[in-house]
Amino acid sequence: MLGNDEDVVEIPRRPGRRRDESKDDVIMTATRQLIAERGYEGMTMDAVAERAGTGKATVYRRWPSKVELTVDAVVCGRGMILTIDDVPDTGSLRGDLMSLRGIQDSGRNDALMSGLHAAAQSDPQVGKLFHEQFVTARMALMYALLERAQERGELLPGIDLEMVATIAPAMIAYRKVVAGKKVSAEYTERVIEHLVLPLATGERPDVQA
Amino acid sequence: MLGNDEDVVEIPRRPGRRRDESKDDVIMTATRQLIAERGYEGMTMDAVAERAGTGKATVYRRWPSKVELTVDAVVCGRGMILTIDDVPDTGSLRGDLMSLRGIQDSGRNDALMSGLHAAAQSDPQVGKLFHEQFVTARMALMYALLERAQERGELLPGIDLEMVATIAPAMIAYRKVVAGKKVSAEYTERVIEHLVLPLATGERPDVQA
DNA sequence: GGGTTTCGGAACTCGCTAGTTCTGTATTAG
DNA sequence: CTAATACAGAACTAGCGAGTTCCGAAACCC
Repeated sequence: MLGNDEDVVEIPRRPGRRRDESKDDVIMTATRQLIAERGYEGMTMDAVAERAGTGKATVYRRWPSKVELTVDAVVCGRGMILTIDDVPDTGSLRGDLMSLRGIQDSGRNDALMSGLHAAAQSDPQVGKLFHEQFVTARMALMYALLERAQERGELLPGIDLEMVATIAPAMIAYRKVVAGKKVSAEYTERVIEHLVLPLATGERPDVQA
Repeated sequence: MLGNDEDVVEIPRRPGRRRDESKDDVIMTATRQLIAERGYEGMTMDAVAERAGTGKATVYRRWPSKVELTVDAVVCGRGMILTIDDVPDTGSLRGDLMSLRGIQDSGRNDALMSGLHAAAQSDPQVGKLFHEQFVTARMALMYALLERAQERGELLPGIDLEMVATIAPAMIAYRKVVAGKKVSAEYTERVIEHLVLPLATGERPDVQA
């Protein structure tokens, strides 16, 4: 040992005004809002700075480019990637899916996805990120839920798991991104009741006839 | 009657070089290709003129703006809107759907849809058009096919027709636009066999078990 | 205080694209 | 022939957006 000069790098505590860390959040929030409102192409760095109430220099001091800002803004939009461990086992596929109903795609992330989709087309880096966040992750979750149900013996034999796992993300994304309509909890419920459950377990919704 | 000077306007047959009508097609084809390759934002009028082998002035002499060119290029991409009358009654839902398998979204229109979707975000006029061509039209066709099947008595009772009619367009658009993968005839077939038919008629694909 | 860094804000540079205009040539009617 | 139109191609205008730089003020360390 050479005394108290440890491996820990001496933080020289430089002089000068300290960076206001809270601005990071403000800027990222503004970024997410603007992507949601106008899409990636429509989001300008001027607009981000204005909405965040900062100068553009402040933005560029923290993120070197529009792409990197976008990537960070989306990745740090936490609570979006759910895994099987976030969904408590309710004992039935229906219960598991219903508990997801509201959480998946709550409110404002709706528009974010749509706007970000445009970004994915323009920039391959954003595209990769979009795919991980919005495509792979959701498919994987659905797939895991279906496997859990299969272990319970709930599923019909001969199911094409991949296809069935894709239905809900596809129906929701289609309604949102392609058709441009709102995705309500009711809609999601309808997808589960009328499509996923009948296919997976054979349960059919109540028919009064 | 006042003689041969009818209501038909005398075509004064003006002097000067005649407009080469064949250029219209060349320009529209170039437009469609470029939208498919680069999306609406990525398509430039310079690129259209260059690929069409014309000057920009020639393009602007025929279409006053990028938006109008795009609209025309997409609308005149004929053979895209299929109605129930284009699908001969094969006697079964499976047969009707299978006969659509290859036709729907053949080859190059794949990329066009994807590129045009971006345009729909930017310009409301293009958006409306996109919706008519790619959303409403396809849903309506599927819906009509299902109704035909219902009249045959093929369908299970208590079916949510709207949901089922949406599945195929949603799965295809999702794979194409969101996931960014190719939509092969095999994939479409899988959607029909494993999702649409089981839901609509209860037919399940062969299981060797 | 003096040196240093951050701040918001504004004024820039630079490249790209929609749309226009010009240039020289070809085509057509009278 | 002449006048009018269309053509390919290039030069041009005008606006917008990413990224940079400079300003005066504020905050921080010594």
